[in-house]
Amino acid sequence: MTRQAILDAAKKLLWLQGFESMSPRDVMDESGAGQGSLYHHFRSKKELAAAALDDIEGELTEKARNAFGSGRAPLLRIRTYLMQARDGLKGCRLGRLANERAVLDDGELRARLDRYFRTVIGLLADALAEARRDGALPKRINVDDLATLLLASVQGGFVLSRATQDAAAVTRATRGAWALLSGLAAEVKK
Amino acid sequence: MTRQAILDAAKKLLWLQGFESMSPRDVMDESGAGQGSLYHHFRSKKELAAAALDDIEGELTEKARNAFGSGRAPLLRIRTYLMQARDGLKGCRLGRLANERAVLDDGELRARLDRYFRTVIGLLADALAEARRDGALPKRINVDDLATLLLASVQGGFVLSRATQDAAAVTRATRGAWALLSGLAAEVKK
DNA sequence: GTCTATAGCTCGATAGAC
DNA sequence: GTCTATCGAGCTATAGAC
Repeated sequence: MTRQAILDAAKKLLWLQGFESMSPRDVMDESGAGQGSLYHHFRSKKELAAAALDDIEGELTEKARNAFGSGRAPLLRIRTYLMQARDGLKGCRLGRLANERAVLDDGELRARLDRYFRTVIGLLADALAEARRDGALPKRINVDDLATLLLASVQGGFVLSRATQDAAAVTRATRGAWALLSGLAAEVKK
Repeated sequence: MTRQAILDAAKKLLWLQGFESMSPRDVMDESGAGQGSLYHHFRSKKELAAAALDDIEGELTEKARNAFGSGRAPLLRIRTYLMQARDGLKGCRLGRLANERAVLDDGELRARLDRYFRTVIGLLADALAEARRDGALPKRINVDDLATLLLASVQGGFVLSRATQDAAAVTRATRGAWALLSGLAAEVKK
């Protein structure tokens, strides 16, 4: 289906180039579809991007839920999420858009990023709260602060990987986050 | 001086809009200078941006060095850096450019981000190594991983603040990072 | 549904007078 | 050093035939 080819091209280009840099021309070249098809299936570049971001948000949310979905101990679920393989040079498909004016200034587009990040922070916060309740983490921890930090380690790691063109930076960041968190868990065990 | 007004306008717009969204027209409007002046003082938009980024890199580097410059214990220097006041909605003046294709694909422009981030990671790594040597942190810590994580907490916090339009997210992230790090330090003291 | 042609605009940059 | 006029290209989008 032509519509799907256009959507797939947009998803790819949003990752590679971002929203502002992605022109309808680029989408046509990437998908093989003509201009008539593009504007037949989507009213505007923004509407195309919104549809693509819906897909991307769904895929990333599902991936995150899978990492947290296993029935094991909450800290191990967090570990699984943090240690997922990531291509630092490509960046997060949603996080990389968080600094584009055209995305932030448009409530429709920003809503996709907003929802995804709040979902992941929620998953992290629930697991942290469960670990604390089970006695695997000290009672004094601030769940919201730690959940935000853990997601920030991923997103910030991507920023550093891209800025320094060092694919391993994101892995160092998440490994550092896990080292600190598991250090806190070990403290309780004693 | 007109040149300085143009430079100041560019620095402001790079922060507000980023490089790709900042047009020569915008710089003219913001600075009050005419097109003739702009292209008299700077050969191109890219050269203007490079000069502006030099300034910004210098200012941010100095600010970071100041946070680490006090003569106190290394962990307290890290705390000072992490707990600096930050406007989450505005983002990091350099980090916010790390996802722009036009910046990443140009070695000249990316070099400014690269140098700044490596400098801050170096400051963090030195302080962490000193703390470990002094017995304030366990011997087993990986200095590079932790230094990367701490900077990622700032950069990732900015991403989350902007994506969710929640100015406090960056503060939660850095507070979470400090909570984990100081937890590790407390462990050694026992 | 898809094509080609074209609109109206802004982009980054240059020319040449003053 | 600064001005105004203008360039060629690419942008997002629409028109209208097939």
